[in-house]
Amino acid sequence: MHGAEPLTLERFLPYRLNVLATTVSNALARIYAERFGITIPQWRIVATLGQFETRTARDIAAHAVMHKSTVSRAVASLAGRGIVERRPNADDMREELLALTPKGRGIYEAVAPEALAFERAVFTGLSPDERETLFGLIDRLDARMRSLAPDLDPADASEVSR
Amino acid sequence: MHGAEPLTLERFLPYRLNVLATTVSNALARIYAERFGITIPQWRIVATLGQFETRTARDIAAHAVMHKSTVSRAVASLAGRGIVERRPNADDMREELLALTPKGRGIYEAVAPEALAFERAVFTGLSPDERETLFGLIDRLDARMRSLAPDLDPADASEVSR
DNA sequence: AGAAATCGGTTGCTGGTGCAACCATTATGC
DNA sequence: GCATAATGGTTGCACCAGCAACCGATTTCT
Repeated sequence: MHGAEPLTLERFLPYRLNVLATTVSNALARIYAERFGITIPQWRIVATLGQFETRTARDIAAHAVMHKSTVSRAVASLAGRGIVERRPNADDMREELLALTPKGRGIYEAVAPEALAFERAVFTGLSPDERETLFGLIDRLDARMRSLAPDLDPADASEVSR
Repeated sequence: MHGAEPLTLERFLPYRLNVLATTVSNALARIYAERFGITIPQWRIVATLGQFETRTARDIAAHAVMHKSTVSRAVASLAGRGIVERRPNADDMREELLALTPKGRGIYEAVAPEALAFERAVFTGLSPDERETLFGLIDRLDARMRSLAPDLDPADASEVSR
């Protein structure tokens, strides 16, 4: 370590990651919004319930890595629009079981292929090997971040970490 | 294309990218905020001016990929705190030339090593080759996004795209 | 030269998001 | 068994970001 490397933004991982993630997100959010009137948090909930049938809000927050208040509001909106159904759990009245309504499932089945098509479009130019490599690197960086700063993982919507 | 692949969130690039970028950003933002009292947009401006001496707000927006209103407010704050200096450009009175004050440069020189140290910490476990591969993939995906959805690049703070 | 379009930058407004406080319910400790 | 803590979820609040309207300065078109 002598003259300290210059730190150019273009070679700075957090910055590059953010720009790319934002651009991808915005492009995708446009599809959700224009075609289906749902936001990204709402989409994450629909996707999770599409995949798992029935989950609680807490499960969804953990799985889709969102703050519990974000989930709460997104669920409220989806429930109000008849996309998600809330059922009480007789065994534990604190929590609610969430599931897609038929209408919700319809949306999921319409959005999912579009989302995947979008992903394929983004991946054009990358070989299958390169895609695997990319996911592998993301996995490892993700794991690294969880060990570096475990407390700020939005997934654990608990106050324990505070 | 038959049964349509399942679409699991964990294998969905936009989602994975966003989670990783958010975690990395938050961890880094904590350093900026706690140690130096600056936000991410403010940091991007300081970093850009640290790298280039003198730029206009428009240049910074393009280079650091931020909306012009974000830049405007961040610059206002930095100028108010004596970190950035604004000088009129006699050749074009619309724009202002921005530069770090000595105090600003001091902050840059204190933050930059910390930011780089953080990056190194995140990269622990990745070989230099893998880092290169990662940046290469990000570059290509970035380029791909610009051609897929050129209008939503926050960099071109112009209204042309509207 | 004059009208109209463009450009750099600022600002009011709105929507979204995280935090923290809170509510009701369930688990724990003595 | 009862007080206390913890948990799932909701909500008020404050902050931040983007959009769009706007302002003054400059360029373009005729």
